[in-house]
Amino acid sequence: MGKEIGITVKKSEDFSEWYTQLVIKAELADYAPVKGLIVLRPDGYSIWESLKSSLDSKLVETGHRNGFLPILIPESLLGKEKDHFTGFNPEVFWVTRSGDGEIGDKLALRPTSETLAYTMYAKWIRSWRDLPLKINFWNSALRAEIKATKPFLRTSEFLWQEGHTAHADKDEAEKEVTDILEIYKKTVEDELAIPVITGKKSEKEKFVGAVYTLTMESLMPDGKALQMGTTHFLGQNFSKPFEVKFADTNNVENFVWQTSWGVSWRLIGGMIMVHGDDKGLVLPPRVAPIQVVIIPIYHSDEEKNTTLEKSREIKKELDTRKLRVRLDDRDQLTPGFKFHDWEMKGVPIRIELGPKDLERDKVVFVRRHNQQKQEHPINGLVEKIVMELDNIHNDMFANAQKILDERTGNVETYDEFKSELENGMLIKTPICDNPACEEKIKEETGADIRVIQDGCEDESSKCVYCSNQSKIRPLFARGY
RNA sequence: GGGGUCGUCGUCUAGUAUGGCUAUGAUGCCAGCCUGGGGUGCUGGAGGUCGGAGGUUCAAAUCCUCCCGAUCCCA
Repeated sequence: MGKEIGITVKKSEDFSEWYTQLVIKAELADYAPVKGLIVLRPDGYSIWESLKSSLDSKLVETGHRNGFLPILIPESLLGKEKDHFTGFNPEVFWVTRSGDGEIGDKLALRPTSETLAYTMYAKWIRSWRDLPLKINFWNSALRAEIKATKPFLRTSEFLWQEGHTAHADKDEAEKEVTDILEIYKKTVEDELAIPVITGKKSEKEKFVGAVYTLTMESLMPDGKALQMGTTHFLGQNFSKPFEVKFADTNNVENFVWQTSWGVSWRLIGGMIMVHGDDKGLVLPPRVAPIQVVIIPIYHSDEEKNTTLEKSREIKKELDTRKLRVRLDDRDQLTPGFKFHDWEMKGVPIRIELGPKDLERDKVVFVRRHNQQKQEHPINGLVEKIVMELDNIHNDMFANAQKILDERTGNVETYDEFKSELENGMLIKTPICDNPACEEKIKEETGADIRVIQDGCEDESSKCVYCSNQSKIRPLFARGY
């Protein structure tokens, strides 16, 4: 009895089902009535807000400002950059009617806002003095997912931010995409405790319309790689069709150099997969909606009074330290029930406080991520908690890093490649510069080039597929 | 892109091959008591257009068609 309340499958046995149950049962999100759409519940939204505020302050510090774009884009605009349009067209939702009337130039629900943003940028930019223009937009994007939807990872509408910048020279724009990628990496590592591998996307996998795309990838426990964020160097591919021009210091007219970049709530999906366990969510302390839960334990009315009183005292102290604390004084539930409940929700630290502890001026202190349980004196408890929240974060990151390192390896032959892929490995392997090899590997194994790391040039090996001289040694994996 | 599986109070589920009484049970929920250091026990109560729309039939959760949603496998 009671077993059905929790997650009914093990993470190691049915990963996909485990993930879905966790999202629903930990109350992060729920399915909306339309296919592929989810509703964010307060705990899920709270995590998003934490991420948002952390990233936003970093972007503001580096000279970006926030704006807001409308959600509808006329077809005539979306089609202005040809590759871009062809790439996105299959997954665009179209608005074709208003009331009873047909709309002539039908309207796309933005799959991404380059075309709209740059139409505006063409109006706003006149001279080199208007550059660089660095605007970030927190909004949602819509891409029709016909099959294989998954909360946070693949949904038809998702929350994200999209940054769009315009620069007077190429180098500055290229610096922007590396700088932003570094900010993304830092955010993911510092807030979500997830290690990532950064580098460039292959020609085949780059953003449609970009000159090149930089990416950060992380490893999920099922051996698949998750793209956590991308930055795109657009060159002048958009500034030309959209005529985003400026007069330089010599009063010569030039097209601007542009970048765009984004991270989405997919990061939350990654966080769930990387850290969660059979008991439920395990939240990295900095984004946890509740960081500390206090559970008072009592039998008699008198014990109830004394433990609750002490609990409130501790909560008050933690509150003044700006920690997010919940005192679980729900009277109709037993302590055991509450333990399971908060474990499901992933609260990093649990404090148990009962009569036996009070006698000795102690509490029971439990860490969610490793289930470690210990006693701790009430004296100095607040300092201990503040310190432990950081320790827990570091510990979670180190664990994830260790797994990433252990499961990244080199292979030289196609047979090894296939077997290591089945073992859930991220694989570094040499490949030539013929795009057909990447294509064939994808067809035959489902794996593709996730990221081409800096310094991975390798001209002294044989291409894993065709055995000709290799060019690079990129990282292969199956992806989400 | 191709091929499966599934949908019954909030949740899990019986009933569906062979159509037939008021749709089964548990859990959760509400009220009251009892309890409380790892998913408490008792008593009473509320909760359902059987995913939706058509069709067949004296009669549909059950059979047929279409649609919606979830999910798995293979390019």
